[in-house]
Amino acid sequence: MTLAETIKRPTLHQELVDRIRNLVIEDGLKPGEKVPEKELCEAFGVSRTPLREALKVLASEGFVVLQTNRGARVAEVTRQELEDTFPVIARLEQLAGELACVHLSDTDIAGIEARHKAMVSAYKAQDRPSYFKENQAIHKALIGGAKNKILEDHHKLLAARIQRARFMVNLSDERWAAAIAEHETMMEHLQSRDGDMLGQVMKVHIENKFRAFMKGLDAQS
Amino acid sequence: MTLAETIKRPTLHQELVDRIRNLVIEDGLKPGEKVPEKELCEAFGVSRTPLREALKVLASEGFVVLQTNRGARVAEVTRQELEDTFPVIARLEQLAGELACVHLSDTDIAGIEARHKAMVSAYKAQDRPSYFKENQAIHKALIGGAKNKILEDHHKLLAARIQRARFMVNLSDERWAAAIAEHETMMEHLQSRDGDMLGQVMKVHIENKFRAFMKGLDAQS
DNA sequence: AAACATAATTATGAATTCATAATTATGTCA
DNA sequence: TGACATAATTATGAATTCATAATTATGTTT
Repeated sequence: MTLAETIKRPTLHQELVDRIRNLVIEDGLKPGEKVPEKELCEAFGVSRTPLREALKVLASEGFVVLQTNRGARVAEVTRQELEDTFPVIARLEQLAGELACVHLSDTDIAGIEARHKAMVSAYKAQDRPSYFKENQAIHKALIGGAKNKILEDHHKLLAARIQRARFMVNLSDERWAAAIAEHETMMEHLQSRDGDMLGQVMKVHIENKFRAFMKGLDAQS
Repeated sequence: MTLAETIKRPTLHQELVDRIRNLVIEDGLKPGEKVPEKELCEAFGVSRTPLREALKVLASEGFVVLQTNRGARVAEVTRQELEDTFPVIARLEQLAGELACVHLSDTDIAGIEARHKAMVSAYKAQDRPSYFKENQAIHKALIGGAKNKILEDHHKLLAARIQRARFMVNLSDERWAAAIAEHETMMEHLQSRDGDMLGQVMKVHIENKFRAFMKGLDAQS
């Protein structure tokens, strides 16, 4: 795990939830690893009480698993969890696409279009980090564009949980090209504000991503 | 096997999360009301530490709202939350319907059919409590039949959150009749294991329920 | 050495304590 | 009396303490 300097926010546990969740997502704490309560207390300069409160929350979010009298461990990203999660995310994105076409302003759409162009540039330059960044920004903008807090919250939680698996397998050239093509059609439907079609393409987009991911996983083992 | 009736949960906070969540759902603690930390500690015979841990978890689940230095309040069921939640539940049920047709055994389906008959009987007898009970059991069986833990968890959480609003408006005779009709078609598609159709009907079923609910809400104010 | 018993140490769940923010009660003066 | 200041009380967030479960270290016997 990496270090972090002391903090100041509304309440300690709220800050700790975010910080430790990020540690898990960013792989600072690895799946299966024991969460070092004592070390984290020292690293963040807090007592066990708020830290343990944070761990309870993270457990309910699925990032951590509590074992009675045995502390907390970082939750594993199982194959089953991935298989269960992708279809749910796909449906949430479908709904988001439909709603985004209703709620986004022309300016918002122009902004997403700009992001899309940047993403295509990153693809042409074979710049994976920039591609991921723009890609995430686009999906986030579309989810946010749905103006549905429940949808957004649940999507964010699920996306964060499976994001930990992003390094388990890497993006193939074929999948990358296909993803770009799918995004092109998404942009077309967004421009014409065809919610049903945008939703449909976003759903399939995630399903394809899922299939490619699982294929990559199987290829490894 | 044993009928584990005295499942003493390993840790106090886990037990408290369920107990207090139930208090909120069953309206023992009303929306907007301050959560009486002291009283609950005495009532459950625990100290503040596990109880406050439980409140943090319930806050992340959306059942309570924490106010810094001002304790916890039971979250209100706002109109916006209902408007955001129903569409998400509808999509989750749609997916559940599709998956249930794949994963449920003939025996499982026969069991649901029995529940359905009991529900229809309750309708004919105008027995609302029995109707609600059977109705919930059917939906729960279909969600569970999807064999997707992520789907099940998120659906359960959302359903619990809006269930608190069930007494805000009551089931009209027209909506009740329509719901029964929708369930009839659901059963037909389940019997023929037509997942796409079952999913479609379940989605529309929830959307109709939503519309009726909102109409009832507006009629009151 | 290896296997096992047992003692020392550490980690964990939960109660208690403590400092301070928020709230309520009391007193003062117009 | 009523508005306002201030003191007493209570509630809250967080640190600390405490009892015990789990783990590690040590010793004994073969």
